[in-house]
Amino acid sequence: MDNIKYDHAKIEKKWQDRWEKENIYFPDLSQAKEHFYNLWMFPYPSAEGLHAGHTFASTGSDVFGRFIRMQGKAVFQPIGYDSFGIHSENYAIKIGENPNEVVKRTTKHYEEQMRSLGHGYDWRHTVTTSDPDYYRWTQWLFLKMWEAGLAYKKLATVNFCPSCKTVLADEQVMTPAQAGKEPKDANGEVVPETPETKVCERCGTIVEKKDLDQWFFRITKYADDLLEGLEKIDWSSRVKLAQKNWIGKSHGMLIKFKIENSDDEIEVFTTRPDTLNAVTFIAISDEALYNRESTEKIGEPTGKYAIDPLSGRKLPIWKTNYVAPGYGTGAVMGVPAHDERDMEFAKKYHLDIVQKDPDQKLWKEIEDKKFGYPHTNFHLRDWLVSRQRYWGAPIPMINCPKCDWVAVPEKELPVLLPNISDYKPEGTGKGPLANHKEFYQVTCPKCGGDATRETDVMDTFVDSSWYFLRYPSSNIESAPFDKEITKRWLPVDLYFGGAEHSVLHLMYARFVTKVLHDLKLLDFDEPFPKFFAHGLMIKDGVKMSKSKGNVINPDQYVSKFGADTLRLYVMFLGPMDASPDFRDSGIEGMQRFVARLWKLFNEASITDGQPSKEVAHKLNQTVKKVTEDMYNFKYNTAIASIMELMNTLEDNKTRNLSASILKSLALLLAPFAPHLAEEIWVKILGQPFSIHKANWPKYDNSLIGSDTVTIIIQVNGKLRSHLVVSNKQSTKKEDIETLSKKDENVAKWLKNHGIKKVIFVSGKLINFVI
RNA sequence: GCCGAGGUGGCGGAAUGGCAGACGCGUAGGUCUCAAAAACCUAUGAGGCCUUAAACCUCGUGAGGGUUCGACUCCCUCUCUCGGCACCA
Repeated sequence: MDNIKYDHAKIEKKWQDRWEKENIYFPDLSQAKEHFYNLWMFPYPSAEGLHAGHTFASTGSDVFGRFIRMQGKAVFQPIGYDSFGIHSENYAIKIGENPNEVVKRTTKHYEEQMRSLGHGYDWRHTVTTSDPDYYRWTQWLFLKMWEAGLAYKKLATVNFCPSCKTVLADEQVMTPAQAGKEPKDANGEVVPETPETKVCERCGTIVEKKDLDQWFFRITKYADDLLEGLEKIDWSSRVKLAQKNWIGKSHGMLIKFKIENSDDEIEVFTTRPDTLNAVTFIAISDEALYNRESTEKIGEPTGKYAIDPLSGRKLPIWKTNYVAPGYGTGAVMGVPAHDERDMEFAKKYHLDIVQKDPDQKLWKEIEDKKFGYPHTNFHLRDWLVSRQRYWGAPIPMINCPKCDWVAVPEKELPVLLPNISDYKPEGTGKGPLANHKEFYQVTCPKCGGDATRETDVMDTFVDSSWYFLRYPSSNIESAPFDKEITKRWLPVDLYFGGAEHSVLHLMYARFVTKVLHDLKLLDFDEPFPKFFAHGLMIKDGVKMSKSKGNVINPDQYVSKFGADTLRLYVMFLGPMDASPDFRDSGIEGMQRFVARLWKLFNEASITDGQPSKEVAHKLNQTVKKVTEDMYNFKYNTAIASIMELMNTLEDNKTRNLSASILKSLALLLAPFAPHLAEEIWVKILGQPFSIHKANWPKYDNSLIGSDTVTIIIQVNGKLRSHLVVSNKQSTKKEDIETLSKKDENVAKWLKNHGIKKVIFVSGKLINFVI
C-alpha cells in the first residue's frame, strides 16, 4: 500500500516549480489572439496572512481560469495587493510597526500562500498599490480628474473617532452591534446605547463630527451614466439593485414659496407635487438639530411664514432634525395628510392638517404658473477622497498664496510618501505629513513662490478604482496603461469578487472608467461587463472575522492535506454564490476521494481498447454535466459528478480501463486538483506536459442516452411502478400504455376504476387519471 | 420601516413542473486484525405491514391555502432566518 501513497507535499512543489519555469501561466500579452482576462479582486494585506475565506474565493476564480485556458484561450490571470489604506495601516499600528515594513512582510506571505494553493497567476504582472511605480499613476489619475474639473476641495463634515484620534471612512462607522462592541464615550466609559449610536469599528467609541476641508471627486456628474450603464452589463440583479438604490434617482419638482414680508423665496424638492394642495408647513434642515440624531422629531419655529402659491395660505417655517441636509434643497413641504413623517411632526407641534386628495393636474399647473419646475434628484453624493492619514498616495496638489491650488506637474510624479516614524494619526484634523516641513514646504510650480503641498492622502478606493488597467501594463514605465495592450485585453472578461463591494469599489471603478473613456483614454466605458459575486465563508454558523476569532488559516490544511484536497474541499462545500460553512470533518472525506483517485490510476491496467458501453455512457454524461456546471460556477455538483464517474470506474476496475477514459477523467480534474491531475497526466498516462495546456474533453450527445429508458408509471400523479423499455419504444404511447396496464402493481390500482385520462410524456412517464 | 435572498434527512447540499434527498460528511453493522487505526463492504428521511426477507402502503421539502393529471419547483397569505439600505420627502 505504501508505494502508492500520494505524497502531496513533494508532488505539489515539483509541479509548481515546473509551471513557473515553463511559463504555463504567463501569456504573451502582445500576441495573444483568443484571450481572456480573468480577474479576482486583489486582497488588502491587513493581517499576517490570507484566511480560508480568501481560499474559497481565489480558488473559485482560479478554477474558472484553468477551465477557460483548457478551452484553448490565452488566459491572463494576475494578482496584486491593495496595500495602501486604512485597513493595512490600522493593522500596522495595532502591532506597533511601520506600515512600510509590515506590508513588505505580509504581501510576501500572501504570495507564498497563493503559490502554495497552486493558483495560476501571472507573477510577472503583479501590482502593489503602495509601490511608487503604482501610486505615481494613482496621482496621475487625480491630475486627470483635476484637469477635467472633476476634483474640487470644499468644507465637509466627516466622522472622527476621539479615541483613535483619526478621521474615519463612512464604512468604518457602524452600529455597536455591527462592530461587536459596547458603545463608549471619549473617556472610555461605557454609555447606554440609543438607536442612533454609531461607533468606531475598531474601538467602539462613539464617533464625533468634524468640519474639515476635503477633496472630492464629482461622481454625481456621472449619476445618470452609472445608472444607464447597469442596463448593459451582466451582473446579478442583486448587485445591480444595490447600485441603483445607492444612486437613488428620483423625479420630482422644485417648488418655490414666497416668504411673507420679504423678497426672499424658499425652494423645496418634492416627488409629490400632486399633494401641494394639502401643504400646511415648511420644514427646513438644521445641522445642529440634525446632529443630535434623535429618532424623535424635534423642531423650532423660525417665526417666518411662507405663502402657499395655490391658496395664498400662510405656512409656518420650522427648523427640524428630520430633514436631511445636503439632499435636495435641504427643505421640504410639510404635507401631513400624505406623509407619515410630516403627520408625526404636525401632531406633535399642533400644526394644521389639511385633507385633500392628490391632484395629478398640479404637475402641469405648477409648471405653467411658474411656481416651480421639474427636477431630478440623486441620493449619490460626491466621493470624498481625502484622508487625514499617513498610509496612502499623497494628493498631488500644491497650495500657493498667489495662485490658489496648483497641480503638481505630471513629469514630477510621483510625489513620494516619505518614510517617517511618527505615522500615527493625531486627530488634529491634519494628517501626519503636516508635521513634516521637508515634505510640504515647496515652491509653486506656476509662479515659483513659496507654497505648501497638500498633506492629506487619497482614499484607498482611489487606488483600487483603476488597478485592473495596470496589470497588463505593469512593466511599462511611460504610461499608466499601454494603449495597444489595453485595447487587446480590456475590459475584464470575468471579474470575480465579494458582494460586499457591490456599491463602493464597483461603483468607483465604473466611474473612473467612464471618466477615462470621456477623456478618450479608453475605448470602453464599463470595466467589468461580467461580474460574479461569490458568497462569504462561514465558520460553524457565524461569519468568519478577526474580531470573532474564528478565522481559519489555510496554511495548516495545505501542509496536512495538500492544496488539491483543500481546493476540492472548499469548492465542494456548496455553489460559489452561497456562503459555505467550513467544518473540519468534511475535508477528510475529500482526502479519501484524492487517495481513491490516486489508487485507481495506479492500479488500473490501462488498455488502448474501447471502453464498455456503460462506462462510455457515464463518461459522456459526466463531461456534459461538468462542462455546464463550470459556466454556472456550480463546482460542487461538478465535483459530485466526477465522484460518480469514479465510483463507476471502480466498479469496473476488474476489467481493464481504457486510456481514453482515464485521460478524460484527469482533464476534468485539472481545474480543481491541478497538481494531482498533472502528475497523473505526465507520469501515469505518459502525456506531454502540461495538462493545463491540453484541451478540455468533448462529449458526444449520441453516447449520452443509453439503449434503455426507465419510464415512470403514475396513477393519479402518484408513483406506482417503473418500466424499462428500449429507447425506441419509450416514445410510443400505445406500447407504453399496454405494457403499463400489465404491470401487476399498476393493475392493482386501476382495478375497479375507470380511466378518465392518460397523460403521456414521451420517453419519461405515463400517468393514469382515474 | 423598505428592498433583496432564503427555509429540503443528524449535517453540507442535490433536484426549478415529472422517481425528493444525487454527491459527500456523520452514524450503525460487517470484513481484515491479538487489538486498534486505516482501508474496504452493507445499511441509513419518518412510520406502518411482516417470524424474517422481498414486495407493498402512509406521511414527508417552514405553516396554511390555490393552480395542475402531477408542485421542493408556479401563484396568494402568514411565519422565521440571513444580507443591504434606512427620516432622501
